[in-house]
Amino acid sequence: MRVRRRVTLLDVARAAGVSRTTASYVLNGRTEMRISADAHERVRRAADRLGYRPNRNALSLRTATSMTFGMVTDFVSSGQASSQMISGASLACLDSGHLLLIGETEGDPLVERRLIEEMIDRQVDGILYATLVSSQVQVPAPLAGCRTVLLNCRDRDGETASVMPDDFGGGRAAARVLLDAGHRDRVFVVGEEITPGGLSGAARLSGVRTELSAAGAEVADVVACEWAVVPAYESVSKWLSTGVRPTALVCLNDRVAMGTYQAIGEFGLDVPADVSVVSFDASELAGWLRPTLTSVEVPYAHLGGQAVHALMRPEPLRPGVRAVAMPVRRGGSVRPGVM
Amino acid sequence: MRVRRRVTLLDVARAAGVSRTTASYVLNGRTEMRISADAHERVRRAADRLGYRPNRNALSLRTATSMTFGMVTDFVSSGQASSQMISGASLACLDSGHLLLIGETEGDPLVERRLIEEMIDRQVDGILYATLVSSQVQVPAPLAGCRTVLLNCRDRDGETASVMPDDFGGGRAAARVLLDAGHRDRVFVVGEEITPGGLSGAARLSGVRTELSAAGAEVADVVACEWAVVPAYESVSKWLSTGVRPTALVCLNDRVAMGTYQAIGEFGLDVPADVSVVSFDASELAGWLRPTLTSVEVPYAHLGGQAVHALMRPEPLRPGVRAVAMPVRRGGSVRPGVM
DNA sequence: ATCACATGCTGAAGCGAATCAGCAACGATC
DNA sequence: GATCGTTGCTGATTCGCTTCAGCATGTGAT
Repeated sequence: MRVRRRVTLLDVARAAGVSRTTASYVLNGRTEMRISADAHERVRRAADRLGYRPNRNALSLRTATSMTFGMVTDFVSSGQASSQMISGASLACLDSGHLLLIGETEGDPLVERRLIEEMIDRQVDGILYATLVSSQVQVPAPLAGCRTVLLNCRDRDGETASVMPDDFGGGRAAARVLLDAGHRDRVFVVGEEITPGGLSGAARLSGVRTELSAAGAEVADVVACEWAVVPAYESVSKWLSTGVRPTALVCLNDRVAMGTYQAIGEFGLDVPADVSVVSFDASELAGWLRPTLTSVEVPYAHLGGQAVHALMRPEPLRPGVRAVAMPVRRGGSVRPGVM
Repeated sequence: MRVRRRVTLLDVARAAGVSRTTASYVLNGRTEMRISADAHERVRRAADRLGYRPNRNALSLRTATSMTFGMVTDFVSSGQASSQMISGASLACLDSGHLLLIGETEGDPLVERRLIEEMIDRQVDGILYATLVSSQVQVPAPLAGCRTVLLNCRDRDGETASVMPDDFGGGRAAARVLLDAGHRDRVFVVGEEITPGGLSGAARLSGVRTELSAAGAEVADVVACEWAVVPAYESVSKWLSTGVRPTALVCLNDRVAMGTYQAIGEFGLDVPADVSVVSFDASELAGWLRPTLTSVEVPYAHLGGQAVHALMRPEPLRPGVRAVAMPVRRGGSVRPGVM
């Protein structure tokens, strides 16, 4: 069987007995051009019958717009963050007929450069530059002159539009949960980063401190550890073996909370009877643990969606960070409130 | 500042003092056209100096190829599978200068249809049709006539090229691990699906059975439960409370294994001293649990890469399933082998 | 001097669409 | 009956690129 050529506008025009121009006007709903109802009808029918679909690349050549956005990420496969951002971005594109080009750099600046150039070569209408962990970045040179939104990151001078989670607000929310449950003393924070990789840890901690001190309480101490299950388990075990007995713990993410659970369990302490635990991320993990975790969600999908919406708006992007609220997801890890 | 127009081939040609044709031949390395070394040099310099980059969409118009693949998935945000497939596909695209368009359907056939059409409108050179859970699918109508590779799924008649994990082989590998550790009796399987959503469960179970019977052993019984932590915990708890005492468990995925761990722990049994556990997925979870899980990996990234490579090859796609091996990832959940 | 051939380039067409400018045909107006 | 305005279209150009066909010029053979 011969490969059948795609149906073009000319085919439709011929089938309808009109010129390409007329067909174009009809199919684009350009009413200012006075086309008879009859011609209108004939073109529509022909397009339908032939299954006409416009060639977006040809269109892009004329209109200098491709209805396509690019998304560059350092890591997509690790964890939920990237994939949820992709998901949110992809879904936000859908309504408006945009599509999303994606590229994973694995943190390699050369790959990053190549991907961005390839995207610009395809005339993308804008680029999402995303990082797995919330961080401060140097906007890559090839992005200069390209409509760009930073996603889960920001640049040093705040010159580029950026969408980030409000970790500070999230920290305050976490502290509020504990305060509402009557916790005022022996509230500890677990997960201060040894080698800070991102911005979220410090912001969350700062939020917790702010909210507690506004209520006249304070963070009793901070336990440092990597944001991973095993290191958290080890750090908390060691720490508990010094005899400290917390009544409430703020774990700076869910993996830290999981390690903390394991350590707490081994010391015969019960969550939430002996220790309340609040965490961040509200990942699947939060639902798997027993009791389920009360965790402050990072709305990654929403971030992705917001970033795409920013790209889609006609006006110029306004510089600076747009902070997205982090809602508290209630689990069973905080003792019931004291009235 | 005026928006500066992109540099076109004509700009380069003018700067080099040659025709567009000559510039094109030089930049595309078309040696059969006899260009003097001098002109060659001038064009190269001009292109470099002006920072020329070809407009891929214009190019696609001429060559009917876009150096872009599409990837349609039902769910990208849930779990690691999709994101790893995306990652593998994206990376495989990189070397050859391809880029990946992605779209998430959320299982909606209408959205699926729209996404596929949008991709075809952008002249993609091929489409990856992926599903989160390994399953049998009906290839969507708009894909007819489009170079398509099914990813983590297959069609009923095997008429479409497909890349899938070798779950049967994985099942055999899991059983082999237990056999090598001397397990022959009281080997149970946990996670037979109540409402089978995918193909992998049955294939894994069948692999386990095959390998065991080849060694003269057999599966003592199968515990049914959903593939999620809490249901697995509940099912295994109930099951253990009937007094059964397994010596080895094959959990059909890591989340089932996690729930199983919780149940086992509550019954005072030790992994691996009392019970060996082997699982599937080799997700992050496998490393978080204590002891770490021995788990048969589903090489999602590799699947994605393979699928892209299939799309890239010049020859026609050959129908049928390409099964990708699932390697065993050793953890500490299986008792040391008995010689 | 003529022809053949290689060398080194260029002009123009065409890919599929949008869109500006123009142009017949027709009725109404003065 | 000449002018005007409206209606309903179409031709030609353009976007950036590839590529076929052709065309000067120089060189060696006859």
